[in-house]
This record gives sequence, C-alpha cells and structure tokens, in this order.
Amino acid sequence: MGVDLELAPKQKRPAGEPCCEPVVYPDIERREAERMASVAKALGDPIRLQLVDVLRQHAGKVCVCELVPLFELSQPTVSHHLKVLREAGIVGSERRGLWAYYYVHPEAVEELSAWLSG
Amino acid sequence: MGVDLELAPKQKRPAGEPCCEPVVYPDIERREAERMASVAKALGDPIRLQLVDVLRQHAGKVCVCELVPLFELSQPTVSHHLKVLREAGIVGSERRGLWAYYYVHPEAVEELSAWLSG
DNA sequence: CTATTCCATTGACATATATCGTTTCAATTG
DNA sequence: CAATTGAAACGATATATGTCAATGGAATAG
Repeated sequence: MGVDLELAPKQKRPAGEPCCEPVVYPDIERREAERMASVAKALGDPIRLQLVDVLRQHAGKVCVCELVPLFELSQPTVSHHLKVLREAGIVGSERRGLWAYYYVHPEAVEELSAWLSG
Repeated sequence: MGVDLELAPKQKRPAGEPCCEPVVYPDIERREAERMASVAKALGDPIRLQLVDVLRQHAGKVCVCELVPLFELSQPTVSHHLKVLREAGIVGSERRGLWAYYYVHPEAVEELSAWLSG
C-alpha cells in the first residue's frame, strides 16, 4: 500500500521560494476594527471632513445656519452629513430655541488617531 | 472683550433676510479635504483596516495567500479590498513569480493622521 | 505541450450612499 | 390665533459599494 499522499493538501510550491512567510494575524480585533472603520467611514467624505474641521476650529458650538452657506449644497444635504457624523459619535448637537448647535466629541477620533500614528 | 465662541445669530430675522452671515470658514482647502477623505474612505471598512494593520505589523511584504485565509471572505473579495487600498495609495504591490506581495506606504496616511492628531 | 496554482478582473446582485425637492415640526413673532 | 423661520425627516433617484461565482492570465511543474 502506498503512502497516503492524497490526504495531504495539494499546494503547489515551486522549488526555491516558499509561497509565504509564517502566518500573520491581525493585531487588532474585529470589534476594534469595526469601531475605527465606522469613524473613518464617516470622515470619508470631503464635506464631512470640512464640517468637522470647522467645528474643531471653534471650541464652542456652531449654528447650522453658519454651516450651510459654507458649502454649495442644499440645507437637507448638509443636515444629512451632520446626521452621519452624529451617528458616528464624532459630533453632538444641541437645540437652543430655533437653532441647532453642533460641536465635536474629540474622544471619538482618538482610537483611530492613535492607530494611525502608531 | 472676550472671544465669542458660540456663533449664534442674534435674533430671528424678518422675512426675506437670511438667518445670519457665515463667519466661519474651513481652515483646510477643498483639495486637502478631498485627499484626506479619500484615504479615510479607503480605511472605512473593517476588512481593509485589518489588512492595513497586518501589513503595518509586517515590516516586509506579505503574500496575498497569507491574507486571504485571515478573513472569511472569498479570494476575489479580498483582492477587491486590496485594490481599493492600492488606488488610495495606502498600499503597494509587487509580483514575484506566481505570488503577489503587498506592503504599506506609510506616508499615505500621514496627512490624515496629522490632521486627526491636531 | 498540458495541468496546476495564484491572483486579478468581470459580471451580477443587493445594499448603501449622496443629493435634492418637498414636507413636517418646533419655536418664535406679530 | 396665524405666519414665519431653522432644521430635521421623508421620498425619490442616480450612483457607489461589498460580495461572490465564474472567468482570465501569467508563471511554473511535470
């Protein structure tokens, strides 16, 4: 009887070079990656990036009626982008009377920032 | 006189007049925002974030055949994600015989990283 | 040569996203 | 009260995205 070669995984390995280095694994966990990716995704639009930039420039809170004229976009579209940032935890909002004020949550980007710097 | 951190409209305007004149402007330019947003967008997926994480751990180059088994995804899907990262300039690739090796371009994320840290 | 292996591309699909016009809703004014 | 205003929500639409099965292409083994 022959050697049980057929049970061995068939991997073509041309002589000389091994296909791969030792197996590598992600350092970051799935959850961690999902958190950071959701923040990066929210920042993955130039309008939203500029919105965050404006809010970060101002320590205080900025009225939406200030933000809308900065872009050549309709008010609902700016509102949509602000909602995306809100749902990502990057900004917060507060209503005062007729107006809505937005501000940044600096800690929301810390994990991503640290990973990028690392 | 202190700095007015809260950019509030003084009062409700009569009909026909705008809410307020915009007094804040983006610090970053459109082009800058588009560059950083495109990098953030490419990182806005947990799979791609983990791919970059693996490649960053490895100073050298990692074979695609190492990357595919790390995720419960088909090979074409992983290849697609690598292409997105390549087109964003975040990673580069090199073919050596049958295999393809990927590596990070650390400078690609520097601008975004600096802005996030700032 | 043929067969095999690794990886990219294509085509297809469902879902997600960006945008706008319209509407709604709360707060304010008269 | 009714009218006005700022901002969010809704509905529609075109485009983008994530995923896989199937295919293609290049390199190598036999």
